[in-house]
Amino acid sequence: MLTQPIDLFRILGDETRLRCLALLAGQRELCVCELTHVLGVSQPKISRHLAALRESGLVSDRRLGIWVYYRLRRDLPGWVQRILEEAVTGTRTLLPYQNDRAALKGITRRRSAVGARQADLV
Amino acid sequence: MLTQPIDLFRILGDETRLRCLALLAGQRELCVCELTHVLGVSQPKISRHLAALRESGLVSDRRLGIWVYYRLRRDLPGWVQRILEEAVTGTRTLLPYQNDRAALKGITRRRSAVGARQADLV
DNA sequence: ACCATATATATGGATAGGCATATATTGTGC
DNA sequence: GCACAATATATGCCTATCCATATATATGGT
Repeated sequence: MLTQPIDLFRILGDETRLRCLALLAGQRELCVCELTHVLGVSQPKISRHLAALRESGLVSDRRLGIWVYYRLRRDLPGWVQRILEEAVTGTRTLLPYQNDRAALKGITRRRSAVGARQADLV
Repeated sequence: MLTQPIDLFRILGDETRLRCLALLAGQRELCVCELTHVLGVSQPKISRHLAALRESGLVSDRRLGIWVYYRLRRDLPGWVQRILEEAVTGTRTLLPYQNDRAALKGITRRRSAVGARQADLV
């Protein structure tokens, strides 16, 4: 659990995790395979980092059929929310974050055309 | 130099550095031996972390006689300042940061009685 | 010479990542 | 309904690498 600033900084100090968070901040939720494709990294790697984010309390997950969707928790302490916001806006214009957002657009567009109904069932 | 959020997070993800920054945020400047005594860690350890902070651009140093004084830079990017502020306020009530501030009070009181004039020469 | 500070080197510990594998869910053919 | 395959995700195990720390040494100022 995230109780101390230093725990948050250690979590944010990994580029893969930061890329995941930056994407999640702009979406309701994303499943593991979407993050895997968009970031172009191996599935176990993503899974590991998502597990770390979940254990830190920054994200929550829910299973929907075959997929496990992760989303940013909205009930985070104020100071965590503010630091996350600074982090996300700070990465907007940088690589690889900018490319990630572009890559995600292609995928979500496809998803909304194909499987929007299942994904939106909460 | 600090250009990316992730660089800042990696710097802040060490407790010794965070303790130094938390103390420096409440003072004009502190020398290496003061930080060494207050934090109760070895001098080479402090020196290394201060060097890391200097190289990241978060602090500046100046030599004054035998002592090297470090201070928080005031010309940091806005997002860096805001994250630092959240970090410092977030540590106020926590250990070991709270004890550090108490320990510093004893030392600075002594310094102001003994060598205030040299220390205040800028 | 002495003190404060920095740096070089070695080492232990944490951590990220790859690979293989395990688990879970769904779908398919019988 | 059941065995089986396919897909998505998680996890053990191993290795390499980074990083913090300790020890020893060097530098620089008085």
